Amino acid sequence: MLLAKSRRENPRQAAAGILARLDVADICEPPEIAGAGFINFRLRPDFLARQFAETAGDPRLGVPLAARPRRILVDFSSPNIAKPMHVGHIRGTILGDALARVARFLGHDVVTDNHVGDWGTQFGKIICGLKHFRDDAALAADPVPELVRLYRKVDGDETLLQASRDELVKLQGGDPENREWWNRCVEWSRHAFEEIYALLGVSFDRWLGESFYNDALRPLVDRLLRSGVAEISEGAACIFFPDDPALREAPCLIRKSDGGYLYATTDLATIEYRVRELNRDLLWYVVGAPQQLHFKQIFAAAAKMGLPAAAIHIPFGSILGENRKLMKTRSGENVPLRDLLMEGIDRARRIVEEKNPDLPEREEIARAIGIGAIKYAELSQYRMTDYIFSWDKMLSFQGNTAPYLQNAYVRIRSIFRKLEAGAQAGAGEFAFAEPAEFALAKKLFQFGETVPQILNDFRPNILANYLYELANAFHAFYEACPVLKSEGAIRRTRLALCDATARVLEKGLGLLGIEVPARM
RNA sequence: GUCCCCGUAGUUCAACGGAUAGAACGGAGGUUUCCUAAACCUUAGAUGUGGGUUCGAUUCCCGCCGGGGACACCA
Repeated sequence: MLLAKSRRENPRQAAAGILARLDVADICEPPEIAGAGFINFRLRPDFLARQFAETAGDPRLGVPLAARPRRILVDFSSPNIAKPMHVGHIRGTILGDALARVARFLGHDVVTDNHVGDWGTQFGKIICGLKHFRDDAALAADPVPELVRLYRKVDGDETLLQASRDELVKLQGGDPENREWWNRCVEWSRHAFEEIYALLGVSFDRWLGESFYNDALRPLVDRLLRSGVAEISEGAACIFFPDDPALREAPCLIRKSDGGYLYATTDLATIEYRVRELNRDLLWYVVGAPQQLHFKQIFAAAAKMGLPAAAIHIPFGSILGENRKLMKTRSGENVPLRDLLMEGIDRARRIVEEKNPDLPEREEIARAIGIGAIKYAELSQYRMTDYIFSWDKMLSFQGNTAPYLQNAYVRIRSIFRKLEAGAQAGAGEFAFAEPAEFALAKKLFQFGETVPQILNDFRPNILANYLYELANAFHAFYEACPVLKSEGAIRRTRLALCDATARVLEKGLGLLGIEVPARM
């Protein structure tokens, strides 16, 4: 029909023209034209069996490599030092990790970078607090909450404003004592972050925080002023975009009138480093939707600087609480991410213990299920949608949830455990007969076309929905087609379907950053 | 005021411009001497509103209504 449109033909006539020149007799039954100009192909069972044998033997499970591999940098997560990670970080962290995994699998050269917020005016207050009010026992036990307490104490006390400013100036000037306090803050926070990333199974190739670019800011601004990319306006160094209607009245400020540098300055230095030093030609910023204007500005600025790379902001919506407001604790604080993850694991553990009390490795299973449920709830829907966080929904273990998919995998593993060692089905032709077998095989073929689609618009939910349909097709097959009790080519076919399903589920969930337990 | 995002069953979410708008939860009904019933099967129920483009619009364009967000010296 697309062809008919471009040629201004009647869609049904175009379809007839295609069929007249098409020879697919060895693949399917004679095609039929239906509706407005659709062509229906009915695959022949022998073709399906041949095709399945090929796909089932493919280590990539039918997923093609990218025709044009890129050198991609994925910027995601980026929490702030001296603050606990909270629910606000979970979407970006999970989404960025999944997109990086998918890009790698498709053959792109991927570098992940955690651009932590380790520099800024808040350190004046924190250092001031550390010098005068610190509780060493609390710092030793759990430093980040103590840093938060100190920041709040100083922040709420107007008599300490000047002292905080002085500490900040000393830090920026390289004062050794303040520098040492700052270093410790970074270390403390990094440990707290690593604990959470370990729970989530997320890792980064680089941790180049904002402070990494400090020395680059002044030369960068000077250079941009000299080259005319930037100009002074009302005392501040700005980049203007007169040719861009969206940015005509939104210049990008890169130096304040007091000489200080800004968020945008660091980000520009970061882009330059990523392109020139890390040799990236495509930058992905997985950052919340509210920052869309900011990225539009710095990308336009980078273009004016002539940096040879494409940069894409991949925005996402918010997580809301049951009251449809931004998710907070009862006292109005951000929900610490660690608490959230531990609660997910606890809930999963209780359910596993109730359902299946004799399992070994219960801790690992609880982690795979609890964390998997949280990740799947995020990744199974469109990233721009604001969504309501609900334990009961994501851990109900019914319907379109991670445990449902994991359960399909577990059932397959169970079959293979029961298959005695010498009793493998052996090589030979496959034989398809039951509708449930056809349906499952056809679903398996679709994996190869589904995975690359994710990157069209950065939508892991396409893969999540596919995996759900695959698990659904498997469960139906499992009900209708006994595997171990069948014989000969039938048994061989069913075992191969099980094996291929397990591998696609494991790979597909793995691309989403979700683990599959062997039992549950 | 300008710009961006979102409006789909009671609820939470899907649908490169394609066929009868898919699921899940919740509702109603059914399935287990059989590989994990965390499952399967059946069933009722929805595109905010008005135009336009198209053979065809949830999707693209314009207006309106409703919700959220961003808009020079914070990050």
